[in-house]
Amino acid sequence: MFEPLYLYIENYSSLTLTQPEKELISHTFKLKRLRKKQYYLQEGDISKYIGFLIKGAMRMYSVDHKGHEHIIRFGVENWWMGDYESYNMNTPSRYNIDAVEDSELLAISGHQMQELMAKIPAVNAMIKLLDRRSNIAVQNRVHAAISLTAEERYQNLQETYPAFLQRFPQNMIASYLGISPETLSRIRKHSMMSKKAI
Amino acid sequence: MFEPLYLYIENYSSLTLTQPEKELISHTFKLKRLRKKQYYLQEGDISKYIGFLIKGAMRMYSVDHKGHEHIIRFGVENWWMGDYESYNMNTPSRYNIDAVEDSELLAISGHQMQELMAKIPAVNAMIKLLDRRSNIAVQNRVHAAISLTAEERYQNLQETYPAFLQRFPQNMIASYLGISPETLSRIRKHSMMSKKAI
DNA sequence: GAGCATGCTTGATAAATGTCAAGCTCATTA
DNA sequence: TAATGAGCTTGACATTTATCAAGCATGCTC
Repeated sequence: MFEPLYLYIENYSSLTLTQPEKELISHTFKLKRLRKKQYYLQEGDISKYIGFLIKGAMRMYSVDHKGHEHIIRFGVENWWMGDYESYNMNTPSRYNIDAVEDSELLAISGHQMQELMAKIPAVNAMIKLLDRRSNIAVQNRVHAAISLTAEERYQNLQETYPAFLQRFPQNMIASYLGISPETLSRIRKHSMMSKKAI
Repeated sequence: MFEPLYLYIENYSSLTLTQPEKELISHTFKLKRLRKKQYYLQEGDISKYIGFLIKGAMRMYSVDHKGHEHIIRFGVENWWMGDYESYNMNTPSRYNIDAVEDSELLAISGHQMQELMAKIPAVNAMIKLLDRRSNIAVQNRVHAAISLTAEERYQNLQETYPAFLQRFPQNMIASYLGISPETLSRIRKHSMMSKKAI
């Protein structure tokens, strides 16, 4: 059950975990199972735990005053889920996180994570690199959001995270791109027609 | 000249710098002066240095196929400037960075930064926290970009970084928000009129 | 198998935003 | 001082995207 996490840490840190380190990890993280549509975090709660997804698919989103959902982040196997802002600042979250498929994640509190980082160099290095990579990824999303048209953003997503398109329903993809489901439907129709033309 | 940087590191790390540490820092960072409109980085270059702004104002932006500029990030005193993606991955940058006012920054290479982080705990802690904060800030920007209207994004900027509105010309603010200068002008007119009405 | 919910598509129309062109103000410079 | 250019505003119009409403599959539940 913890194998994917060990591998992930070793990959991201370029270090090897010792047996005692693995045991410490397996005793610290707790397995959490979620049914499809079940909440992992609700708006207003504090994100005390952050989770490493070992199975399933999840999303983090806000709900605006009109009741529309806006997806900030998707997660599938080997991704971390949680509201970093709430988790790090100990503030109530503006977001909801729920399971899009039946999911399993390994959860750890902020306090426990600090301990693991202090005790296990590989975990420390992994988090450092993760923060860095995440920064880059989010910045690229900002770039896409402010400089590309809806159609270009869709193509960009196709190139960057093709797996999402298979995994999440179209209305969620639209929400992730910041457009309405109708517009996404029309964009797809349009781009299929231009492919045929070639 | 290095005082602001020492203070910044001490603040972000909650640690105090020793005299030898300060000397190491002052011998590692190099002062770089930029005239208004001068480039710090041009598209296609690799961002070898990252700079801590001690004076002035700068921006990082991309230019699209129509020649339009899209501002990804602003920087003023006590902000870091550089393309993190290019800096960390050693890849050519898609962005330009230039000075909006005459500016001075303290520059350091990625390699030198690794060394400082290894030798000075405060620098290590500072970078860790900076990466974390930056993640949160960029994620909030994604949230704004996909879920708010142009007018709401402007109000959000007013609340989050009011200093930017004083410091950067309106057409750059528009570019940062992902809207045309004309639209921003109309939004401002509109929100001034509703203020008067109150 | 009937009924029902969910997700996707399509059309008609409305609202938001972009584009183009012109004019105005202000600071800078020749 | 005149001239220039940069930045901001405004109007007319075009384009993009959202909204609302309807219909159609598909799969699930009783």
